[in-house]
Amino acid sequence: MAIGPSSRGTLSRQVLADHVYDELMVAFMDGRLEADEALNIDSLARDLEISQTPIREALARLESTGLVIRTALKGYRVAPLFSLEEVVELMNARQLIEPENAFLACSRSTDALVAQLEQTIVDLDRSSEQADSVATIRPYWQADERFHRLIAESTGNRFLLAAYTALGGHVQRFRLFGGLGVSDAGPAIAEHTRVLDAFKAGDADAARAGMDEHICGVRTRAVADAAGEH
Amino acid sequence: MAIGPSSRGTLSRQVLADHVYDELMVAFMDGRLEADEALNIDSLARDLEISQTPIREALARLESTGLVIRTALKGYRVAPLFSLEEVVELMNARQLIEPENAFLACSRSTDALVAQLEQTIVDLDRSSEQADSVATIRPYWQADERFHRLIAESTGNRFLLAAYTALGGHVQRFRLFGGLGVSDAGPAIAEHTRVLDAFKAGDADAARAGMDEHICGVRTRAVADAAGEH
DNA sequence: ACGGAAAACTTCCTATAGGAAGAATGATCC
DNA sequence: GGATCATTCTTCCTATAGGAAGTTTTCCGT
Repeated sequence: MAIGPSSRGTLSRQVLADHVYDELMVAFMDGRLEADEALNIDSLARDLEISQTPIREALARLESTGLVIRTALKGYRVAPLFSLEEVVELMNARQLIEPENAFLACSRSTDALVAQLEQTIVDLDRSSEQADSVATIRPYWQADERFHRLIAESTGNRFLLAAYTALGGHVQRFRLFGGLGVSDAGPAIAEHTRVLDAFKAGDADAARAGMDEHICGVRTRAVADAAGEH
Repeated sequence: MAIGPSSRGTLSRQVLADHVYDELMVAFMDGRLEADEALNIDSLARDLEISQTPIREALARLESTGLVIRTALKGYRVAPLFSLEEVVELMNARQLIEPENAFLACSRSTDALVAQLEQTIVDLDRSSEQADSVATIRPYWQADERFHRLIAESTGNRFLLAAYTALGGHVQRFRLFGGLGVSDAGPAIAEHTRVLDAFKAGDADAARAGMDEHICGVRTRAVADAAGEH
């Protein structure tokens, strides 16, 4: 399991549950938690050296992200592996929402947003070169997530952001337990750049189309990846 | 606040937090909780005659529905009133997702689904006649919610359902704290029926169009309602 | 009387210990 | 060897106690 004690030495006037939430998130990203693994409240409390209450709260919140599954009277587990079917479903769902997000965000884009998006692509590029294991791939996924989330946050519609967030957790799960390592980096960077170019040009329709192609690309590569594996 | 002790006499081998969750939901629907009201963990525990732990867990889960807001170190509150701006945003978000849900659900519809949808419209009709106060309007909202949720559940895409769920809580909040009482019933029933007719005919495009019109209608009436109030 | 400081109170958050119920495991007895 | 029962483990829930921060009330000095 490998969840170490939390290093909350300083200024711990922060809610402990938030800390646990972050800690678990990092553990997910670093691949220290396997799919379907049981998440024992007692063990976690022991490992993190805090009481059960904040653990329960963090897990309850994590459940709505899809990374964690709760069975009544049985406890929490890490979400299971992604099936190919699920990957397709997830991409279909993203394809409904994210192109429109890109359209809206581009329609009301600012220089600051363009700069931020550009930064995520730089990060994506840099981290793709350095990623060579499950542990070092985290910055790559973070940059990817940040790109999509920035766009969702810039739609000016908090409910579209909520809808994206509902999918975002599952996207994380896909990244972790579904497939596509850094092998995806080349095409993904190109596709992100295409979207960014549309933002720079202020062409909202092109932004939508670019995002659509990107999601299509991810799906295609994921399916191909799964087909080439068996 | 008016949350009575939970009547869990029998077979209480059920997770207590689920019970609290349901109890709070019903309290919402019955209008026993006002917008922005503080949700005191201690008080709730006293009123429901259980300890704090299941309360915390239920509230943590409710937070992801948008009906409850948590501020770190301050506690939980009932979500605030809907502003007109938010209503428009919510409807725009629904308009992106729900027509497509209708299209997909219609494409793979069954007789059973049609029957269930028809039942929700019957319920909607019946409860709209009987609803005369905030307390008796609950069945009306339930029938409305059930119609939309049934469709989301029948898309065959669990992530679209997740996205709908992310919005669904806010739709509840809109119903409660945004506006449109049973005055909405006439047009709403007609629009739901239109969608149902498309399902009966197996015309997925018409189902999508019908749902699109329905959401448009809700938005238009909500905006008109708000304009006529000041 | 009034402003400000101290005390009391409330509320959230944390911690710890333990009980009840179900599941899994192993031991005993036929 | 197989079935039954006891033990152990896990998990949920309860109870309680206390710390920290904010808020209200009270009280004192000017």
